[in-house]
Amino acid sequence: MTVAFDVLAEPSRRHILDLLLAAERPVADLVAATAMSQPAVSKHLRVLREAGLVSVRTDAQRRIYRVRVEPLRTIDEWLRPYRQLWSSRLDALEHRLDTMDSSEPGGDAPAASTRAAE
Amino acid sequence: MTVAFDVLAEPSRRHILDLLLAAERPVADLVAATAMSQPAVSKHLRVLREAGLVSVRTDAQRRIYRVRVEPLRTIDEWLRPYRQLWSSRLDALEHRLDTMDSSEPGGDAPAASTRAAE
DNA sequence: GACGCATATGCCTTGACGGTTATATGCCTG
DNA sequence: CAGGCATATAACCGTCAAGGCATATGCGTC
Repeated sequence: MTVAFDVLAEPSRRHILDLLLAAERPVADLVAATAMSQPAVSKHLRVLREAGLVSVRTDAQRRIYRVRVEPLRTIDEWLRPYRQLWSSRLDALEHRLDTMDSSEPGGDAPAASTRAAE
Repeated sequence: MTVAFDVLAEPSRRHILDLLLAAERPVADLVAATAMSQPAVSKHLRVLREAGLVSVRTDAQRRIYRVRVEPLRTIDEWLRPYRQLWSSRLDALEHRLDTMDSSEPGGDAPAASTRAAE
């Protein structure tokens, strides 16, 4: 799980995965779709492969990549105890009562790109 | 979501979250539990805070931290389309048919660090 | 078997991140 | 108001990973 999280922390990687979710694709396809250099894509694919998040099929010179979801289950598992919170527990309320100091001044934006640190 | 994934890629941070999942805690508690230096913990808490993953309540000199699950929902959302795959679709089978070249020679290990590339 | 395409890999640079130590801030107590 | 906690921040360093370019490898074609 550690692995999966780490691998998916990379936006490019999630992007690739999302592309592959629609359909399996050869590398060239991904290169075109992501506007990254071919080596960069290949590197990401390697990482994804090593994390078990994609599988490869060799078709002549092409390598067709496909999503593998197994590792994602681990993330899902990790998420489970927390999932209970946003269904049963009164999280959204509670935090609104205490925080108030540095987050959401008025709206209810889920804190997307708040980081201003570095 | 980008943020949440990135933040949770850090094992220490997941650890902290897991600790806070059991109960809200002051920083000193986390320092003790994680065996990290106090500044290190504070930094992680800052990151978690900015990602909206924890909230703080000030109790005298203590700062009590608590889990906030809202950002996790976004991860859950992202996960959703994939989740269908491991329930309905025949992912585990499919990959086993094509891959075969570099993964799981015999068992059914979830492909954590199987590659022998380097 | 030489050429060309598709992909992988090596090497290198750069930037971001985690951890450490030292210090600032805030609050409570005497 | 001086001293001491609890926590945050600053400055700094080492590491590591992502991306670029150049090149190797594999395979099909002629």
